[in-house]
Amino acid sequence: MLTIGELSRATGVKIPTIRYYEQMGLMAAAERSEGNQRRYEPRERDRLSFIKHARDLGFTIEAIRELLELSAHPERPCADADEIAVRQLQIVRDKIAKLRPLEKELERIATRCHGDQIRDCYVLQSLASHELCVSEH
Amino acid sequence: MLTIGELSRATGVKIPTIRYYEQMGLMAAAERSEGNQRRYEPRERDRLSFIKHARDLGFTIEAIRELLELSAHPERPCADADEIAVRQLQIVRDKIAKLRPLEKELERIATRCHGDQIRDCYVLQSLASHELCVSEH
DNA sequence: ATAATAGCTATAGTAACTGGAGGAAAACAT
DNA sequence: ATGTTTTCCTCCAGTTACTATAGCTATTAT
Repeated sequence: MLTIGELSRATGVKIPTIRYYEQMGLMAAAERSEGNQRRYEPRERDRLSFIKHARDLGFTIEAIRELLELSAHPERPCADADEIAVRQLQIVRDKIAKLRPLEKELERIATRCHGDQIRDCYVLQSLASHELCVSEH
Repeated sequence: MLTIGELSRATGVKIPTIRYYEQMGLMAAAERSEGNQRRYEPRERDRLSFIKHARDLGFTIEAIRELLELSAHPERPCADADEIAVRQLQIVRDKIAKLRPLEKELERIATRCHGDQIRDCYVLQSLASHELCVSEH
């Protein structure tokens, strides 16, 4: 049996976050010690590790809830799980696709200012209109 | 003089967002019509466009507040504005740098599952441990 | 004059935590 | 057994940048 602090160190999930996951129903309400402190079984640590790994990959709590639900039914087809992963991949790709033009634009803005005074500042001029932009955003 | 709806259409900023910016002090409290409705001058539209452009580039409200503050002092050096832009560039680059390994990991996870049943699902197995991961995250 | 459209305030909700206050339990040292 | 330190408890508020709703009023068009 693990205390919440041990569970936290074992998984890298902060203690208030563990309690938050319990509140959200991602983790079952933990067993309690005589003095009302949470105690965890190794399988609950595995579950939390799963959640952490998925969160690190950007899956939402909702998506993780679905994945956990699915994993409770070993005999079902895994098409749903695949779809959730594909969707998440798309989300990450979309984010990258949005950030890249921002990076380009900011590179231009941040590296081209050689003015001395705010009045000539390329950064502020760039933000004031889209005329200097290399792409839409 | 523009109504809030006209200002919204002119800048692409939604009406509740404009009011939110006023509340946050990014926009000055607008003049009012007899019937207490907000009325805007063209220069307030320019200011809002600036804010919008900066938000689209991912600058935080706080950063934008600083930039606006700076632009009110044309004679000052523009080093501060440059620094804010450089910082934002770094933030965007960091985000991309974090997302790329996620993309790789998700590609692997999402494209390699050929199981039929949840019990063999590569997606779920990948999330259950880090053993299959190609990189740390 | 009436109807349609647009605007007002105030409040609450979103996602996923994070932090603090005030107090109780557990672990360790003497 | 007692004291101290560490860990834990619950509850509540704050974070970011909006977005939505309810109930009401102003403006515009017919």
